[in-house]
Amino acid sequence: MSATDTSDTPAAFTDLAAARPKRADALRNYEKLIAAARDAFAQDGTSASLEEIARRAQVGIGTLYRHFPNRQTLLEAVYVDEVEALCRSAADLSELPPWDAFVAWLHRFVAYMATKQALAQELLGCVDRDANVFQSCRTALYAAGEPLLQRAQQARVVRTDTNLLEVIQMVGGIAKIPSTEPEQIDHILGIALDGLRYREPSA
Amino acid sequence: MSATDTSDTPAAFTDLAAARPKRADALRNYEKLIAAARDAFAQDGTSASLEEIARRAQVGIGTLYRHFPNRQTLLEAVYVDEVEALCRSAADLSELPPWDAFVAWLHRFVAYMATKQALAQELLGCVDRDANVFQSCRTALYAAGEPLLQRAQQARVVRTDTNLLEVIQMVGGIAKIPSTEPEQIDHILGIALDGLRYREPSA
DNA sequence: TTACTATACGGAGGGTACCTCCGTTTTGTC
DNA sequence: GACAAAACGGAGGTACCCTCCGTATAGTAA
Repeated sequence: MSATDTSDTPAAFTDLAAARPKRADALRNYEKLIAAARDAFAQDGTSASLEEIARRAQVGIGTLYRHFPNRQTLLEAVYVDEVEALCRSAADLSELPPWDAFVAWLHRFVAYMATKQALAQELLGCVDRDANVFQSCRTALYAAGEPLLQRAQQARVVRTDTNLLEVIQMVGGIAKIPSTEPEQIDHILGIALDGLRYREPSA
Repeated sequence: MSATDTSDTPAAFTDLAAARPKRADALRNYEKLIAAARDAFAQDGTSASLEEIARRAQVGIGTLYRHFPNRQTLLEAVYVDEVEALCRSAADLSELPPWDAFVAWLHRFVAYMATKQALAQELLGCVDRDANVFQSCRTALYAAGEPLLQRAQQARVVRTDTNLLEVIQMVGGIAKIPSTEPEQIDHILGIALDGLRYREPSA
């Protein structure tokens, strides 16, 4: 839509980046706010104080609200880039066998989310309702996951009585488990993913 | 410990009920607060305003804080009974085959939790840390689940490279999925539970 | 009944956060 | 240098959290 065409970037990824402010001071504050917010969210989770963020960014609270009318918007601005990068990384996996590729991507996804509980709570807190919050992240998620799932289903290694929404919901639920040990999360994910393996229709 | 012995109630279940106030007015307010809190949590989730709860109960805010020094305590007081009842209901299932019994209990658990997101967030938000919050609920959960899991593992229908903590964490994660359709949650749970089925060690 | 005390009540008050509104400042342009 | 559009910043109203302490009440013993 705007002139941000990096030609190799699919349409789904450009939606948000275009919304940055144009005036020099505005852009400066915008960046400072995002940096401060990233720190604050990492430290205090989703409910970090917005006034505290404005303070850290050395910016008036009014400025924060002008750039980001609500907490979700700010959270989204902080994380879109990372999430989209994560999704794009699915491309690496095309050379693995279908099952391995699909599962590897999901493990990667969970490992990342586990380090950002703040993000996980919000991004996965509204997987399909609230249409336009984290919209671009969800779009990217689907764009990345759908081919992997389809390939695995066509290869008859993933059961066919399910779909990407369900898988993402399941995996998202696991990502949100507040566990001390990353290996434990991985183990749990492994179990759940075993449930996705293809089974003969009979039973 | 105290005189609350209902003889057929296992020790794990009595810990909390004993902590009720003794004076008539105190008891009255205690009950009013719990009733008000149940409504409020159901309506607004975990973060319902405590002042609002006190207001609904027609009780001073100080009274609320005397009875329940923090939100967790109140939440716990509201839900222990229900959770413990749910756990006790595991007894019904002893006549089913091992797999069916185990799975039925977990489905019951998820179905209940799905109706009380507020509870789910908190009870499952600290499955093993924060030792004494929701302690009695966790104890009950383990007491109910352990026999079912062991039976299923001994019957070789559930894989043996896992334990109850993992299962509860996995199932808890699924319970917290904010889904519109209960059937969908059930379906997802079914997939994850398939991952628990016993597999030959080879592969 | 009355008097007494342990127990419980209630809300004022200090602190923080949310968000809006609007007078002031800055930027970019002509 | 002047001017308008864009952006800034923080005061201020509301709500919530939690503590503290003067007041009221229930239970008990005389």
